[in-house]
Amino acid sequence: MGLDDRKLAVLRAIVEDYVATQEPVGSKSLVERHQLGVSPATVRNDMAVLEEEGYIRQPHTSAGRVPTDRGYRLFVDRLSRVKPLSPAERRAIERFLAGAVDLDDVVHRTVRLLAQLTRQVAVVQYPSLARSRVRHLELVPISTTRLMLVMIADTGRVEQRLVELPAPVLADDVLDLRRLVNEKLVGVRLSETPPLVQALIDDCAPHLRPAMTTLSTVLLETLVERHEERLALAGTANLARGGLLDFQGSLRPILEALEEEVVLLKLIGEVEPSTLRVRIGDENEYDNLRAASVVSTGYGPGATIVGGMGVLGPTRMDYPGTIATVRAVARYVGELLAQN
Amino acid sequence: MGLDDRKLAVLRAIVEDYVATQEPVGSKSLVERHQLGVSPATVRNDMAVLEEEGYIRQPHTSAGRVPTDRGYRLFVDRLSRVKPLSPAERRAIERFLAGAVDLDDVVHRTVRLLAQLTRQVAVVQYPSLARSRVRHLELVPISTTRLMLVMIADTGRVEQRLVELPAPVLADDVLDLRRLVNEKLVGVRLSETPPLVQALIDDCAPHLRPAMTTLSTVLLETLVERHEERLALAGTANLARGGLLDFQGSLRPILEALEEEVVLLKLIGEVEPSTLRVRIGDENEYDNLRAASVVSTGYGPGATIVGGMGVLGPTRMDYPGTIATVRAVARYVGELLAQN
DNA sequence: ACTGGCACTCGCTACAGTCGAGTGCCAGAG
DNA sequence: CTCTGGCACTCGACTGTAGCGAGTGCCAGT
Repeated sequence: MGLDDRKLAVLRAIVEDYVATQEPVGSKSLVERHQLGVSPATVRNDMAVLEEEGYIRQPHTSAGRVPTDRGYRLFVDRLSRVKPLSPAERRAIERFLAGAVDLDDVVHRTVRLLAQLTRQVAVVQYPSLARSRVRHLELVPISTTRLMLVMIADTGRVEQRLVELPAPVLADDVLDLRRLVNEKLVGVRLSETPPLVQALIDDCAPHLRPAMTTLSTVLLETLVERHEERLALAGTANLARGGLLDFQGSLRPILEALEEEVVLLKLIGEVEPSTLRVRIGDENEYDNLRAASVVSTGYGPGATIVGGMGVLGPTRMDYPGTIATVRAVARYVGELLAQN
Repeated sequence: MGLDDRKLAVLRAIVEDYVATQEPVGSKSLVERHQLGVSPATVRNDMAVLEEEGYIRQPHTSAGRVPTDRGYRLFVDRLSRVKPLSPAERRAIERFLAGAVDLDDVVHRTVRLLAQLTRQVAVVQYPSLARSRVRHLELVPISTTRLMLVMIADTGRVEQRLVELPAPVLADDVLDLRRLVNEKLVGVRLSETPPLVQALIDDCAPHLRPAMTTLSTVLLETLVERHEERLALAGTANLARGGLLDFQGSLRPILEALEEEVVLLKLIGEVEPSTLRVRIGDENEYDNLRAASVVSTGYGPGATIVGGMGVLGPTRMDYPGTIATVRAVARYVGELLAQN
């Protein structure tokens, strides 16, 4: 059965009021606050239909209505009007990001900015290694049997790792090793390096084989397996704002989820082409997050996407505002990255 | 007025029971659970004195007694018996830390381990740069006007930073710059580098002056001013365990404090010679932490201290157990660092 | 198709009464 | 002088009852 325009307007009004007041909203206060042009009784009939269809529900008989996850979903998909950012917000974003000196700094500032603007928990993924290319590999001798491997990606990320060699290696040999790995790997997508790393062992001079074998193991770990992704987090204190009414009383599951990098990566890291994604309550596969919503998007220089960012809050959140903010911040960060 | 041995025993019993049950403890249940050898009435008299002296208090008239911050302090200073770690715990520590591949990994594993063993929030400071020495400086050309500066400290920490040169520089000149900075700075305590960095500009060949001037600015920032300290955090979900009874209802101030790196550094970073420090409730200068206690200590290879670590929990916490764990973990990590 | 009216539901608050853990104090024993 | 048993008292926690009011569903009327 179709929902006519007025019913949709009623749903929209319910969502907006509930988000604003955090209290179940009744038919009378609805017609008072919004210009619906009909009487409370009519609204009640509409509400009955909306409830039957699963968009709203009553916490108790004879209480007002509250949107369900499904209701929020409909609201987000079809009812929310875009909320343009205020000039003050735009300025805040520019000012905040302008002073960044390098990638680490950009990520840190971004995550704090997001948390502050949305007043929610913000998560930013460092530019994904899988999507980066090798810009340079450096081998720094620490002792005769120890090297520091430093990998610099074109996204600005730098990873380092200690290499314990099986036998002492001369300084000149280190230079040879360095030349070799750079020749073969610079410019290559990290995700495509494994076969090339294998080949390195065959290509190199026999007396370097043992060292190169060890080095290649570490290379593989650094480039592909380990640390794969890094995250920055901010604004956890915002979770404790809503007087413990959100998140049905306990922050524990949420805090636990936030400590699981794997979960967070799934949430904000799985980015399709530049779309913004909203996951509401139930829609999160992870059980601990059934009381939360996540707004996430990808970011990167130009059209390419190098990582994800997003915010997490109660299902009862200001979707239009949050969506606008996340989208704007991601675009600014993308522009910033494009400049380098 | 002095507190005789029995009164101290009563205080100890109150603390132990309250920590275990989280409920105000009365005279009757006290004598039942502990072998005090006297009647409830006697205990009541002792309690009256303890209350007068400010070691315990009554939440309401005719409720049991609860330790005050001052009571916990006395308990920690004079009454707690050392709780040796269980063999299982020792094994857990060893196993957990054994697999670490580099400094980052050590810090991450340590902070998780601490959080898990104490079931509280754990904080670990990365080896402080101020206490480290320069092991090596590397300059990686990114383009003709851009260098990546990589600093490796003897504690294993690696910092990197992008340098934007005022004018293009030849590859050979980069090598010269690298030789120069390494000659002058390797082996020097980071906190003592500023005058030497200044001198670098004078020492270098005239045509390198502009580049070296820029480089020296970045060097100073990297070595001394910026990022000075880093932290790792884990176990925030543990805050939400005690059913919101701890922390007088709101986690907000605590979560806020945990986001302020400066505050955390003050808490665990100010380490005196290898002592373990316990701050109970009020004793924290930071207001948001008046409902919390912090157990912290320094760590480092051998007798040197390179950083701090600690845990944060409700004032009502198992002090002996926590202290033992923190101390043990710090020692293990110190040994691990000494091996490198 | 909408509206006004009406009976009904049910959570919230206030109030009274009971219960019991725990206390302070006192007189008496060791 | 110290400890103990006894006793009256306090006060929070819990229970049950009652009234209020926001909000609903339904129905008859326009």
